[in-house]
Amino acid sequence: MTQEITFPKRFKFNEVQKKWIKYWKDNKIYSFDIKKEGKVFSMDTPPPFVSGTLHLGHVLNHSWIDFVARYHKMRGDNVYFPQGFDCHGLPVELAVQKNYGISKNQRDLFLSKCNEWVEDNIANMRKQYDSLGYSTDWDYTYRTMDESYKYKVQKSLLDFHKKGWLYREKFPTHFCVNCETSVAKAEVGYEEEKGHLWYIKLPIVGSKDEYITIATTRPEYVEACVGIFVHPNDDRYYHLSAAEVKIPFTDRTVRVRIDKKVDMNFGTGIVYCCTYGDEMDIKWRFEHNLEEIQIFTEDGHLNQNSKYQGLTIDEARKRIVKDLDEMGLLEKISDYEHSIIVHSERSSCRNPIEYLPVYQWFIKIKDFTDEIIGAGEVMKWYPEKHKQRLIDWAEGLDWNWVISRQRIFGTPIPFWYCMDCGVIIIPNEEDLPLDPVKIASPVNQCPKCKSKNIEGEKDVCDCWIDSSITPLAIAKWLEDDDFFKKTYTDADVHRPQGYEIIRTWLFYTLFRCKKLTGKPPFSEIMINGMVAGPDSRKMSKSFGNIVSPDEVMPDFGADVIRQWAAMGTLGDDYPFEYTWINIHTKQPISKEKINIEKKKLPLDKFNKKYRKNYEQLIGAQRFLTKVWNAYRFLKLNMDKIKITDIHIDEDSFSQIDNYIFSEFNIVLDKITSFFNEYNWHEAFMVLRSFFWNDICDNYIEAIKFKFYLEDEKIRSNALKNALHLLYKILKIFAIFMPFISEEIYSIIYSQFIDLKSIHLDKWPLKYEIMSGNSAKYGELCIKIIKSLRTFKSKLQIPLNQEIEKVYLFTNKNQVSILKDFKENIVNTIRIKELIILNKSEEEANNLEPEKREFIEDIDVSLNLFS
RNA sequence: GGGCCGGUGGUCUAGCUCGGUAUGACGCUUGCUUGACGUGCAAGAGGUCGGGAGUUCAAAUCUCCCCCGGCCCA
Repeated sequence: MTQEITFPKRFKFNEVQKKWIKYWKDNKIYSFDIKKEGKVFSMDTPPPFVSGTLHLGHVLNHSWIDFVARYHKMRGDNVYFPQGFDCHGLPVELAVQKNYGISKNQRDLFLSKCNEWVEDNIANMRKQYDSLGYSTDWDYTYRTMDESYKYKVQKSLLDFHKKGWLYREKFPTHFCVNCETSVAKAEVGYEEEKGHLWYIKLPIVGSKDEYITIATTRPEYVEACVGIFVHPNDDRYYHLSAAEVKIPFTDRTVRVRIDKKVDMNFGTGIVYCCTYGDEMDIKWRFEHNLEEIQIFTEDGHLNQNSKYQGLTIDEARKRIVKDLDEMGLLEKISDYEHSIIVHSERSSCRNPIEYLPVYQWFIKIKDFTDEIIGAGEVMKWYPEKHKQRLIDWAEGLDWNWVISRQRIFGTPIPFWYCMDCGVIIIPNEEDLPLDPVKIASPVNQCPKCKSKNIEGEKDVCDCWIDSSITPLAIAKWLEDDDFFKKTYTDADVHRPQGYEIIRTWLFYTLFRCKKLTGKPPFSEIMINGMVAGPDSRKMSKSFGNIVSPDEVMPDFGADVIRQWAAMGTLGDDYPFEYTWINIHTKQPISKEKINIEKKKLPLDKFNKKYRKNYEQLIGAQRFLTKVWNAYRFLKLNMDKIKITDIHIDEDSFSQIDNYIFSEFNIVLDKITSFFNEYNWHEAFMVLRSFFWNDICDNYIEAIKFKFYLEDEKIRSNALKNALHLLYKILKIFAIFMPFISEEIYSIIYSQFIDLKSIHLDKWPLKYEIMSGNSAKYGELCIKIIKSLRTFKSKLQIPLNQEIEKVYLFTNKNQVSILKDFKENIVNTIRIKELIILNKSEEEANNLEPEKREFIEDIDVSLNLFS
């Protein structure tokens, strides 16, 4: 107790952060102990894709996740909070190709470089998490590329195959002919394109010079035409039903059919159905049992079924249009703006998507949508409104889930198949995880047709196959039954995520975990919105409104950024606000001006002249300073007033103590109920204003004079009571601002409390019921002090300047009470003489004060003479 | 093109279920140098509740149409 701990004047967050990150790690402050008391609260957090850096969206999402973890820990739950990483994906392959110049043909080398690249990125991202104050236990981290993770993924596929939910089939699939891979629905997007509408005349069989005219945006598909459709109510074409037309460049004819799905207003109202122009073509092909004529290759050329074999799709289009024109079969071309489907997600490809029938692996999911919705219904949704997204998606699902990807860095699909009869050959369970490209099949001939032509599957899994078992992976499924039971089966499992992956990550996880374990995985879900730029548009490179956490973290620190996160609203988008200012004049600059200057000036000159101003962060920073100074004030007094503990004694409570403690009780109730609903915004607002306005501006101001009194007992009681209250507050701060809270704890409180860290302490308790009257009188006193302070300010009297005389008139009842507060008021406001009188005497005194005010709600009249 | 969510002072946000001219904070402006903090204290300005129409004595709140942003579907 001899060592003097100093309280620096400024909170130096950079040093402090570094210190505590190391301390927390060395002392295992955030380590999970399965044997600890309390119900297990598991958190299945989103594994970020290993891009190498976290963006502000992650910061928002994971700050909230950390709030949840810290709150539940404080409430007494045994919180299991691991954080994993999603490793597989095309971007990794592209990065390795680009950065190391290694081709996919050098398979082993390529894969090991992918691993290396991912490792590097994870290392960096872990640092970013740490510097955010993220309280995960890194001993339980996972990466989807780990052998143990792959084992679980492959075992789950084996289970699905046994149940008959996994199959291999040729099927039209979203296919990127540029990347030469099939892609999930979630990986494609639509882009507006200014294209054309070609009106093609198709000769009617059996009648000379008679044609029907179809309109299409894809003339190059003409050879693959397998049907012509008109709407049943379209009187214009009533006579055409069942007519046959000739398909140019082929010797085939095709029948005209009717279908209600035809849009009569599109083009001529007659459309052709090709293999496969769009999703409608696929539907029609199966509904009307049409032929399948595939004319494209997987690398985007025309194949042997076409007269134009060898040309690219673009080249073929030009030639076909030209040839049709020469044959007199092109009626007209019109401009047409439409949306085309492109490879837009998780890739920078942005090339048009085709539908190609290729062998793919599928998981039956359409049969289980009711079960998935059921698993969604048992969850408590925060906020409720996003539940509909899951239901809409599940109910509208058209196809089964294509799980194969024609890539190499991914979890191998652990099967072989017979090249002759297509039979699937399954691995021995004990051989998992395995790569069927490298390992021979367990049988050397096909069990059905005896063929020896067996091949291992080259395709790897879609990344959602990996990530849709995260709740099982973290719970050590198939690995540790006891752990699994405690952290999954019997646990409350919390799922935090953004709304944009409800239809993917959540949807697939509900499905897979329910089918694999029989239990819906989650008891609740907390949903965050997207982080937008200052223009309230999504942060995106193409809008030029991106802010990286690395831009702001070094200047503001984690506790400030986390306050920004806390101010977001549950389930709604949230902007990261900033304005541009001129560094020299400090004047705001319009976005338009900035855009012009950016183009005009070289980057270094631009950076010297302009910078971003982060208003939201400045406010947060001020609060942090306020917190720092408030505790610093207490510490400065601790250096003068000897205290050996912070136990409180109800007899020592002043009326003002009673008042502020009862206010605390009310505030704590509010904050608790906001926290229970993950309403960070409101919880933080209540906490912030209580601390700043009630505690700092009123309470501390009203008691500080006691710290300078002679009476040791009064001095130490006043200090102890204040320290006690501010510790309760500090624990709540610890959830939002873990660094400053730990720093303050170490300087002030660790000497009284036997815990290695404030983050091991429990949620504060309310103060025991106090005399209602006492609190009421405390409030009365605070109100008077507040008014007098305002008086001084209005009269432009410096706060430390003494006032000559104040007359206070009030009702008889309050006169005697207020006399007890005389010392309190006189010392806080600095009044030479305070005269408290019954209000009946006011007129008799006939005062002419400099300032007079009647405060109605407490029936007090103040008369001030300076 | 369709569905869902959102649009409240410069910024974030409460209120919307169950109609009565708007909550809190940040920021801003002004005054005051501090017995912790000027990164402070006190006061103040600032809103046609996205636009329009309707229902009603009365609409941020209910109905319809439109615009903008986001996510999703086609």
